[in-house]
Parts: sequence; C-alpha cells; structure tokens
Amino acid sequence: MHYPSAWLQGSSRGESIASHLRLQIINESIKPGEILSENKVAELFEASRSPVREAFKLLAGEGLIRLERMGAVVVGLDLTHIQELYDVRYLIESFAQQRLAKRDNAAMLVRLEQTVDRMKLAVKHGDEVEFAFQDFSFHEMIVQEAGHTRIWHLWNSIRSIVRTVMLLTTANSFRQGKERMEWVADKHLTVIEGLRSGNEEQIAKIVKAYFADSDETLGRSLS
Amino acid sequence: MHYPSAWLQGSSRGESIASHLRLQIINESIKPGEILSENKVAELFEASRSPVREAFKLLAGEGLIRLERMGAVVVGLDLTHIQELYDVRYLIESFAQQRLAKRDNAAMLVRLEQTVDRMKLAVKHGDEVEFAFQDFSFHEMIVQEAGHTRIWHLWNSIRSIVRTVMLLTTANSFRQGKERMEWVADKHLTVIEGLRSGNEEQIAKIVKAYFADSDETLGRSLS
DNA sequence: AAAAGACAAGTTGTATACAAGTATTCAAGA
DNA sequence: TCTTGAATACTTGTATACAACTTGTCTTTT
Repeated sequence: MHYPSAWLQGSSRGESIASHLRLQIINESIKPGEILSENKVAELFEASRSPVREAFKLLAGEGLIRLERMGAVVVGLDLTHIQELYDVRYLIESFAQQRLAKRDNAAMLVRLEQTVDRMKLAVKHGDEVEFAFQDFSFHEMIVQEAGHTRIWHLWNSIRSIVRTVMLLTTANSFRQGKERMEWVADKHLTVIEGLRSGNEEQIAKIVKAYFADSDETLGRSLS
Repeated sequence: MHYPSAWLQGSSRGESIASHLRLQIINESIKPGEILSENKVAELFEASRSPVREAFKLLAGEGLIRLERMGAVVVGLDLTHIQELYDVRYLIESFAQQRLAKRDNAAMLVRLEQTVDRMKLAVKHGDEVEFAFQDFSFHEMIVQEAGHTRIWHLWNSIRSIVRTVMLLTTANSFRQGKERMEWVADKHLTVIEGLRSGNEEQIAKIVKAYFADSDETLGRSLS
C-alpha cells in the first residue's frame, strides 16, 4: 500500500518523505524499536539529508518516532495509541461542535451534505482512497469552521496521523461490504442533523455516540 | 526582557533561537505582520540558516508565524489568542485530572506540594522566573502523570508557548504585590485537594474554577 | 506618458561539507 | 577467558553552496 500521490500536491520533499514513512510506521511495515538514521533514509528515498531531517522533525512532533543522540527510534502506533487518538479527536470535535451550536451554519451544512454525497459515490465506485479523503474532509471542515485558532492548531498536530489512520481503517472497512460503508456514511448524516438542531445537549449526545461507534468499528477492523 | 538561559539547557541552537523569537513575538517586540527572512535572522543571531530554519518550523508549528513563499509572516498572540490558549489548557488539564481521579496519586501529590512550596519560596525571594518555572512544572506534572500518550503530545504542542506566556504574565503579576502571588500559589493547593479527594465532580468544579480565575488574572495583568 | 518586458536582488528548498561526539569492534594483556 | 583501551566507522548539528522561483525595479518601446 502506497500513500496516495494526489495527497502530496504542493508539499515539499520533506513532507512527502514524512508521509511515506508515516504510512509505513502505522502500517507496521516499519516496526516499533527499529532505528532510522538520516543517511540511510536519505539513500532510500534518493534525497539528501535536509528533507529527511525535516521529515524526522515532523514525525517526532507527531510522536511516531523519538529523536535520540544516535538514530531515531520508531515508536509506532499500536491499538492503544489509536484509541487514545480517538479520545483526542473526540475532545477536539466535541469542543468544535459545541462552539458551532450557537451559530448559523447553513452554508457549512450544505457543504457537509455534499461531502457525504461524495462519500456515498465513493462507496458505489469502490474507491477507498476517495472515501477516506471525504471522511477526513468532513471532520476537518467542522474543526475549521469552529473558528478557534488554538483548537485548529491542535487539530493540525494530529491531522496527518488522522488522515493516514483513516486511509488504513477505511481500506479495512471496505472489505466488510458496501452496506457497512453506507452505514458509515449515514452516521455522518446524524452529525449534520445534530448541528442543524443547534441543541447543545443533543449535539453532545450525537458526537459521543459517533465516536463510540468509531471505536467499535476500529476494534472490528483490526481484529 | 530576555529568555532565561537556564531554560535552554540541552537545547540545540535552533530551539534556542526559537525560544528567543517566541518571547519577542509574544512580547510584541516583534509585531504581527512583520516579515522575517531566514538570512536576516541568521545574521542577527550570528548563526547559519540551518538552525534558523529549524526555529521557523517550530514557531510555525506553534502558529506564531506563517511560512510563505517569500518570508515568514509574524502572526503573534493577541489577547484573544491567549484566551484561546487557556481554553485549550482547560480542555487538556481537565481531561488529565479526570483520568487521575481513578488512581492512587500519593507520590505525585507529594511532588505537587513540594512544587507549591517552591513557588512560595520564589515569592519570598521575589524570583519571578523561578515562580513561573514551578508554576509551569506543576501543570506539566499533572498532564504527564495522566499517562495518556496523545494528550501528552497535545500538551507538547503548546508547551513552549505556555511556558513563555507564564513567564510574561508572572512578571506582570509580581507587580501586584506578594499577597497576590501567595494567593496564586494557594490556588494550586485547591487543585491538590481536589486530586486527593478522588471525586470526579469535585475535581471538575475545581479545575473549572481554577481556569476561570486564571482568565480573570490574565485580563488584570494585561490591562 | 503608459505599458510591457528584461534584469537584478532576494527568497526558499535541497545538496554537500565539516566538526564534534558516540557506539562498536577488535586486539592486546592480565 | 575476561577486561581494557584504542581505533574506526557512523551519528547528529551546523555551515556553506547551488538551483529554481518570486518580486520589484528600471529601461525600452509604443
């Protein structure tokens, strides 16, 4: 499995290398405990140390590797870590949605619906990568629209990992059939309904249910 | 005002430059809208572009500057942004404390009490920098002890900013007299009491009160 | 006078070079 | 056989070099 090249548009060599390594680490093609050196990785990607160094800094900031005196130690993302990632996503997204509850979201809701439509289209075409992309966009849009600088930066700090995890789990979920994916897409409609209601308690309930389901989906896709 | 050199122990030239720039940006010695170029900053710090580049990446990740094609644009931290920072701190810390509620925290509580003692000693000696350091350590300890990898990384992503903001606001608060600082130190004791009780609702109430107070302190120190 | 185009200065992204420090290995001696 | 020590190879952090691109200015042309 390769990182979708379309997702690398406009990114530097360093970010590109980071994306490939990130996928392989989460993928466990590169295993926890392994030691990466700037020189070896540079040779592997046929690049110089500069962009590799940038990639290492990015991955270290995401906690996927740990920079030490002699080599970068791969930390990896086991199931526990992924569940922790969902904890954080829940924290960020419920904050964002509570903030949106008070506003007029008409324009955003239209775009969210369009996104869900694209998800369903992706199911029809059997296009996993497109589905993952739209799923990601859906959640990112909510966080962005909340208009909270710091929350947005928190999201940015896990953005790449979330995108990659979504790519992998979506690929797994697709193997459970199209009905399952339809169900996943429909789950997003409940979120839209919540936001449309503008009722804070109802939104809280829906977001909670959403991530409880996601957690269950996660367990299912990795067993 | 300079960044305390003791806080730079073990950090690379790049992190060091980042710390100095960070202080000046939050300080508004460097104003929003200004454009920094790698070459000029390198010359200023008598370093090469490599560490400056690293510093820019760090500051961009923290949202203090925005990397563009031609130069880095200073974003800065106005009062609104700082309040947003407190929102995030509240989010992180209440999550961490809720997690701690279920555990046995005897050892940690001792260390927290020691930290508060050091804060009071710092007040006695009129040592602002030491106070800020202990205050910072207090909150970092709580997040770390929660033992949640992802929350820890969220904290890491705002760590440097929080530290610097604390340094500046503490310096301001000191001008309001020692009684005020004693009061700030005592506030931390209520947090310890909460954690000792192990009661989730009580903890929630205390953390909420703590950050409400901090927000008020913030307004006071910047007006 | 105004517009268009070429040129010059400055910027980043990447590659390479160098220096300081660390781990490993291998050999020699107890 | 085990320990000790020196040498070697490899690591990162920083400095410098180069290429591609952007921007603003100045000249030339209409």
